[in-house]
Amino acid sequence: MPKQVDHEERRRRIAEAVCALIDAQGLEGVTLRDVAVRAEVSVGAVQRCFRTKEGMLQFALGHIGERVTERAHGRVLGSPAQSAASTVGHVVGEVALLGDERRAEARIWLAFLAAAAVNPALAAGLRNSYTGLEGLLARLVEETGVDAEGARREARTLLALADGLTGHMLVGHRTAAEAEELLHAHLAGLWARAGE
Amino acid sequence: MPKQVDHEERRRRIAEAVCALIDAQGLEGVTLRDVAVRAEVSVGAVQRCFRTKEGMLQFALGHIGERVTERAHGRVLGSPAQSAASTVGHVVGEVALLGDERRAEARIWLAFLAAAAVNPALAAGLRNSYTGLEGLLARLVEETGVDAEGARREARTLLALADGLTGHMLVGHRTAAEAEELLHAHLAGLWARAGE
DNA sequence: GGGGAACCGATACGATCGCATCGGAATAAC
DNA sequence: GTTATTCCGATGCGATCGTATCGGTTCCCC
Repeated sequence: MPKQVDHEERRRRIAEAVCALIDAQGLEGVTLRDVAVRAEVSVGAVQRCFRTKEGMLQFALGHIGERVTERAHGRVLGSPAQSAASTVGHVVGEVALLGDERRAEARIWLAFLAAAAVNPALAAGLRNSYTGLEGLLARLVEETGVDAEGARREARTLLALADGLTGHMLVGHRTAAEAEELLHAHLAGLWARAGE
Repeated sequence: MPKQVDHEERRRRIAEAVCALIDAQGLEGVTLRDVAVRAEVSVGAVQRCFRTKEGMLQFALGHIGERVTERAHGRVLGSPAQSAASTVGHVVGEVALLGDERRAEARIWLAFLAAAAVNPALAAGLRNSYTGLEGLLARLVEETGVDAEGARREARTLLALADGLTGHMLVGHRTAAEAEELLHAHLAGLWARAGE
């Protein structure tokens, strides 16, 4: 047996580099050479970890998807004492990727979304994350007393609204504060209707 | 005076070719050579119309933005007899670009949206369209009896929701029918609240 | 401690990109 | 018919892309 290397660790490190580059220059600005420099490895090492660039991008998408999804779940476990309604607000706020510290992820997410429109493999990866988030949201909304059908519908609406606001914020048509306020107002209307 | 050419007409024809290519392969799949072939002109002609590729893309964005915006306005003028609420539904349905015949435009729009996240010039073009659509929606919502503040908020929410649903449909996480139903349900809730 | 497999880094290659250049075709004024 | 000007289409150029290749290094196993 020869030299051994933690492949998974390296793949994650490369995925981080990919994401950083997407944030800075968009998806088409990602080149193997730049990725190698950013990840502080050689091009050859990148090629060993991922047979093709396509595979690398798919892995990076899964990586960022996991991060967002796990953080959303963390919001639930991290605040078990709060009301279900308030938890929904926190989770949606997390998914919307507003706020400066999430701006990079927002750009990455949007870049993958657009690429997925013409790339079935990326679309599948994205659907995976969406399905998880939607299920989580639906369960939480249902806990507030909404019937299952209505909860599913509201979860879908919330997910789309959050995504749309993210995009509008990224192009500067909406500030993060405005987006957050719209999200909050939508939820307030929802709880008002559910309470009656 | 030498040979004369209708530059505007040619620019539009080229913009159409750009859009067709974005629909098929995404924004990064657009090359000057392919555009020239698709528009049935030479590369030199494309270069004469647009000094740089960047300028060409900006024009194409304006072109598609105009088309969507004009169609949305057309929905208002085309149905003056209907209730304001129903008009809002039609306009939002138009903006969401659901339906097979709008799928290409949806992909183009999303591609420009993602590119705009790292390209200020494209972002400005996109904001231009968004502002127009948002203003139109706000006026229509206000006509249903909602106060100005609430109408503006609802217009912003609707625009974001429509955009988000478009993206989810494009990656196959939502069908066009589901998206339409969610949009319809959201509006139904809005009118119910406004009516009380 | 010698051998062989796994890994690395550098380089080469073919393709393709945006853009610049340039000779000639086309046309209106004289 | 000549001339001047505008446009076209082809070609060239330099850069950069993803990927393949290959000698050298490293390290586990026996």
